[in-house]
Amino acid sequence: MAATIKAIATAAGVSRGTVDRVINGRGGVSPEIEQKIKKLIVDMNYTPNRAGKVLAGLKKPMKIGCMLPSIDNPFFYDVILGLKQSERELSDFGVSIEIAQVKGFDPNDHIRAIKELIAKNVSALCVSTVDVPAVQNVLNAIIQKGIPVISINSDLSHTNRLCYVGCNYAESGKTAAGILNLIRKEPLEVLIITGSLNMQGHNQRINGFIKTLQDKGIKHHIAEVIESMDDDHTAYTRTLCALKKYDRVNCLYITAAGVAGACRAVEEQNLQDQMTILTFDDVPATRELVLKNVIAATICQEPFKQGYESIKILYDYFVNGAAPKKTHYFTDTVIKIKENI
Amino acid sequence: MAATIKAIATAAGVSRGTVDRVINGRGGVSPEIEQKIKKLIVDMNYTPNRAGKVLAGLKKPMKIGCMLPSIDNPFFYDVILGLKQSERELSDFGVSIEIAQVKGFDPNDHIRAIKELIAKNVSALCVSTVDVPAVQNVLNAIIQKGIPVISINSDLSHTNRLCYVGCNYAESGKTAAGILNLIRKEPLEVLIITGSLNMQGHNQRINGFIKTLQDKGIKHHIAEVIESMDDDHTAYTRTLCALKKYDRVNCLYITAAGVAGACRAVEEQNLQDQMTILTFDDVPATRELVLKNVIAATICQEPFKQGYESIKILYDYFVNGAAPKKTHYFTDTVIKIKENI
DNA sequence: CTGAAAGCGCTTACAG
DNA sequence: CTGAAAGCGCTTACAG
Repeated sequence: MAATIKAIATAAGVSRGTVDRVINGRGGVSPEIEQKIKKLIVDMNYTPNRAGKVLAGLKKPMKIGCMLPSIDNPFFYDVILGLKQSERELSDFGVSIEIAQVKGFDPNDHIRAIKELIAKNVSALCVSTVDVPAVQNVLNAIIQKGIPVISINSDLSHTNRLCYVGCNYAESGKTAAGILNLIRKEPLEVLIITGSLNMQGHNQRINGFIKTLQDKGIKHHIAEVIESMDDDHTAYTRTLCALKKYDRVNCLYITAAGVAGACRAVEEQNLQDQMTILTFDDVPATRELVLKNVIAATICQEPFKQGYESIKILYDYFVNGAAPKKTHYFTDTVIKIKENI
Repeated sequence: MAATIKAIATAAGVSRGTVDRVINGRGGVSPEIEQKIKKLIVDMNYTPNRAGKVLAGLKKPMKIGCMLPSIDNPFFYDVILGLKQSERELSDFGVSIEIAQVKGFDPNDHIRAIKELIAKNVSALCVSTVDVPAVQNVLNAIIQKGIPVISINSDLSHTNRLCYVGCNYAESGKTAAGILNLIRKEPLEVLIITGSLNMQGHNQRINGFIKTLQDKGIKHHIAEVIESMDDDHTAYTRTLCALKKYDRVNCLYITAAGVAGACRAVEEQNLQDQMTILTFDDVPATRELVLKNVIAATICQEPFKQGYESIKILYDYFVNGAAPKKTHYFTDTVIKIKENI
């Protein structure tokens, strides 16, 4: 067991309160005593005991606000399970979470939800939002007031967010290409169905995919890149149209939501046997299509862990006051096929 | 925040000590008072606060003994990192671990190492050992004395081990077949290189693999099953011999260690381009061969998590006294290819 | 059979 | 600028 505040106080010939002031930089200690204590902290190799901090901290509980565009978006279901699991594990330590769920990606809706969380007196924030100036400004103002913010699943630029927890989109795109390389039936004629060309993550998946195909010298041609707007119906109609237009397509690369819609178009055209379909994430509709052998593989990103770790990081920051070691906490790129899904 | 012992004591009109006796079944409480307190515990929805328990528990630290056949076996490197990460996170809660490393699978060596840990006064055990009666008996005697035991990476039969934490071997074998199905160049002529036909886990990987190939109706033939004894040199000579004998082999399925040796034989015969090689785990030698495109995919099992979770489970048991919810904690079956390794 | 007290390590008013 | 005391929730001797 390491040294305690009491041991340091005894060694310095002062009270525990004074040692506490120095350790936590609360000020109001004479320079000589401060130096003496600081030296002892180093010499005696003091590290604050978390169990002690936790118990004392029970007097001022911590509420963490989470804002997710999760309404009608099953991807976030596992993220929320992760958030709640963390909450359960930390509830005895005075932690609770408040989840604000939003539908879609309208910046104004997101800002409103974030402000509501702040009004509920949260002491930290964990958000998955859109990376636009209006949102950035709101968050920076909040951070300025001393409320730490983490970006989850989708990162934010131009903000002082503590860190990002989420998918490594470029790697996930590369991995899709790697799987395709193993399966390969050259020449590849690829139809790319992305969520939105305005989404950073989706674009990184496309770029990582294409770059890897090129690097590997795989003969391929991109028929077209179409947008599903993360919507099944749009995905269906646009995929159907594209399949008719490009009759040599033998691979569907679907970077985002709309999977069920796109696959329905393939099945209606009875093309599933000659088509290699790669998708992302493991939502129920996707899982079903993997089990049906329609989708060859789906690349996942540990959504549960994203929720789980975000809360742990914010709690650690709250207790220790130390910023997390990394700015990017990438979850693993996980390949799921029928047998291990 | 939930009810506390103090609140219950006040409500019952008794001291906190008495409530504590009832909660922890220490006995020596009059039946009427016991009933009254038990009712209040339910009514007031009392759950012990872990932070309080932890602080009080600091007076009697917990030492967890770990026995691993890890000498010269790089697979266990990540398991040990996981054990140590758990130790670090719990060190402020009075937890320390003691790792006994053994070379090989001689039951007597394992028993000796386990007894040494017991002699060092550990209060719980986490072992990866061989499933034979001599070892089972030693462990059962230890469990009888009140020291909980967890099996890690390799399960134990006929023991009252708390639970198993490790690979789902059958699923990992199935997954290998699933990957092969995607890559498939029928007809498959498969050479299986296993560690030892005496190892449960290795056999499950073979059975899961073959059964899945059959279920999927994939044309295949198993040339032979050879044993590497988890040794590179043995793997090399035996693979070389088999490759010469069966010149139509186009797939190597390596269930255990000896990967580098087997691959050396393939490369020496200059067969790597026409051979699909599937392996397990992500040790440095394997990783290098994946990056070199010699191995198509390696199926991993979250070794870090195995170490990490084992300690957490034992600690929870120590603090709460409640047995873990499951008897089998399977880590995920993780497919790694060049792009996501 | 039951209670009062001290303690785990840290923090927080409060008094001086 | 500094100290003494009380408290977070639980456990552990000890006294009766």
